[in-house]
Amino acid sequence: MTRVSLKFLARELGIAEGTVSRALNDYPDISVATRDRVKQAAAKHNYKPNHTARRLATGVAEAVAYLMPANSNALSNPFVAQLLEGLDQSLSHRGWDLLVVQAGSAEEEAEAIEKLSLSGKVSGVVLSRPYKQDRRIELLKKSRMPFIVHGRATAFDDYAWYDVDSKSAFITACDHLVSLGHSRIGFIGAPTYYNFAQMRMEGYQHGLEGNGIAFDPALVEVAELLDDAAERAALSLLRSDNPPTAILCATDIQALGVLAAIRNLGLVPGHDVSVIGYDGLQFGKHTNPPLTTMAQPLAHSGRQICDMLLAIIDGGNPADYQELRSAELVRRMSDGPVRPTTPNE
Amino acid sequence: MTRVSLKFLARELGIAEGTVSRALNDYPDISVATRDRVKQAAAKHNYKPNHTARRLATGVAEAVAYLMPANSNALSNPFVAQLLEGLDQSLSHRGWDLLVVQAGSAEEEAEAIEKLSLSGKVSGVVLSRPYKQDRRIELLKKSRMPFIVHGRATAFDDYAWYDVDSKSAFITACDHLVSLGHSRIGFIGAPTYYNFAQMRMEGYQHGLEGNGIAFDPALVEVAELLDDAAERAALSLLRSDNPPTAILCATDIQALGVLAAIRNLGLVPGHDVSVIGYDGLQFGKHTNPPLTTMAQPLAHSGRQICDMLLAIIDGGNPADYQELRSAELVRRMSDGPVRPTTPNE
DNA sequence: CTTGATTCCGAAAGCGCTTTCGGTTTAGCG
DNA sequence: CGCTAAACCGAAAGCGCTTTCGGAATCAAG
Repeated sequence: MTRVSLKFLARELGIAEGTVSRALNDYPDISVATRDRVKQAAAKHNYKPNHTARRLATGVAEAVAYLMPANSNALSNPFVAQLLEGLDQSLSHRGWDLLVVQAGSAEEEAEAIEKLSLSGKVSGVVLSRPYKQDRRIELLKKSRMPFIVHGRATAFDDYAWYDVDSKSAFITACDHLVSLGHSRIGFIGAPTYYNFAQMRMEGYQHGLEGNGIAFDPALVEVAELLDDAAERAALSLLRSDNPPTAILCATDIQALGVLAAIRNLGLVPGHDVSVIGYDGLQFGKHTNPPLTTMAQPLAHSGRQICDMLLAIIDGGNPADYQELRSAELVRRMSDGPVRPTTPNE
Repeated sequence: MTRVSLKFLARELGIAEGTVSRALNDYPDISVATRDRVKQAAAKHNYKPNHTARRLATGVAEAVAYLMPANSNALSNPFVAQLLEGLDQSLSHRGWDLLVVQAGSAEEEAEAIEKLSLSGKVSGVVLSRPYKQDRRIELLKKSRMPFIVHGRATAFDDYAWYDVDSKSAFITACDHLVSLGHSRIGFIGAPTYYNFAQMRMEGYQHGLEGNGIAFDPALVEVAELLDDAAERAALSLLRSDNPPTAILCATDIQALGVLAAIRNLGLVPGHDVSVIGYDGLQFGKHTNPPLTTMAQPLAHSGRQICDMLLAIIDGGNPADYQELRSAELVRRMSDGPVRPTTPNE
């Protein structure tokens, strides 16, 4: 079984290799007659161009890389797959490839980015979950390679990004809680090197402020993006002298741990203590009780992100591709009116 | 910023391009002196070989494709990301790339496989979740491209695969339930075109048989791999004249729906009706009640699978790479002793 | 029938790397 | 000191495709 190449087709048809190539690529200087003849022969022999050779010749990689977040624990993974699905859809439309690269450490990540750009493997990259000051973004900029960030870092004026306005989402959540009568609202935040952690925290603070509630540092804890870390954090909040009657969580995963903490204390979430998460994970429907959450619209975010990236690759100005979506409150069962008596003491 | 190429280095060092290449690739016919000189220059100029050109010249793609399952709904996604992570680790060790390809329909999938092999983009592929008679496997075999299947199809003697023995897992689950006094054990199966659906079903039947319990078709339902589909199926089981006192589910996702069905009937899962899932999703810790499940060891399965694939690419005989792991019972709270009275009527 | 403009295709030069082959140097040995 | 054998490197041919350039054939117009 010998591979069918351009040369093969050319020989078969008795015409030049270059002509075959141009015919296949719909060059205008090829007569319809020979074009059809060539295409038929190609179809007959099931010819698929060697992508590598094509890349080398054209200089365009026809591929995009997704930089998978490093410590993606099992619970946070739903995103990844969903995003990949969207990216792939948008890409395959063009016949391009999707590369997934994951780097363990920060150095490895820098190395990976440099290699990606210098080796010409891809013509663009999408980066997830940026840190506050993200070195990778700097590297990407320096590399002159088109890229888009899923999320935003602190300075975000001169590159492309797609993000959900989690700040205002937390304001909404606060408002909601206040409307239920809560005034002691706790917050379980994410590690501060993530930029989203900062924004959500700000949303929480503004939300409080907007409702005339003083910010109380005793009501906030920072926890890793894991259920049990959040559980411990919630426990310490709940065991304090003047515990919150409601807790906002930076992520749904953390909310899971918070629910557990509440139950472990013999209280019932949504009744004694309200909790609201963020992300809108499907799984939230099955928690105990079902989790109220600020759902981000990640339905077609993958496609959207990829389309933006492709537009930039096609010559668009990165700064023109910035999109801010908003999250919406999905009420399930973990929130409720404040209870008259404080649960502790 | 001009790209630094072999030619560039060659000119800089005043030696031939081929020599530079051989020096970089540790050919034995290059003196240590020049080798070091070349490597230093390469490092100094931050030279990264153009991967595309290298591929074209050597003919090896240095990349592997992962065929992402088509209808991977949000809930089943944790696997994907976890697997990808493992694959990537094993691959990056070699400096190879990971391509993710997803095809919508079956035809698209066939097309994708053909294109992958003919276009020379990858030197191997990993396929997930095979169907019973999987056309893709046939295509892969015909393509002469190394591949490995995550799971098994019905005939599985002549290709490489990595699978978990879900059949015996379901026997274990049955035994466990019987030891708790259950004898009316229901089963929510998966769509029959999946081979794993078949195996799990068989495990269930054998498990019954081994305990002297007659198989009762009225106790089994087949549902899509979705929570609500399973919920409906469970409802119909539970509402029958002689409902099961325990339900085995082909997947954890389905178990989620089953728990919901039980609760909706005013019964309490784990007390009135036991349910056991399969997969061992982390999320099961947070369901209501926490889900007892047969956990498959997908910790490093990605790495393992990839290493097997690489071994085949290196010339190994596919049939020598077949690995069957076993799942283990993770007891949480959704199983319990049978209750004396039947819940219905 | 000549001329100039089109239309269509062949030839050939790369893309950046690998690898074979042969030639020049140097070392080894009688 | 001459000869063979290593050791080392340069030259060049590809890998399979794209794309430019120019030439031959065709056509319209003068």
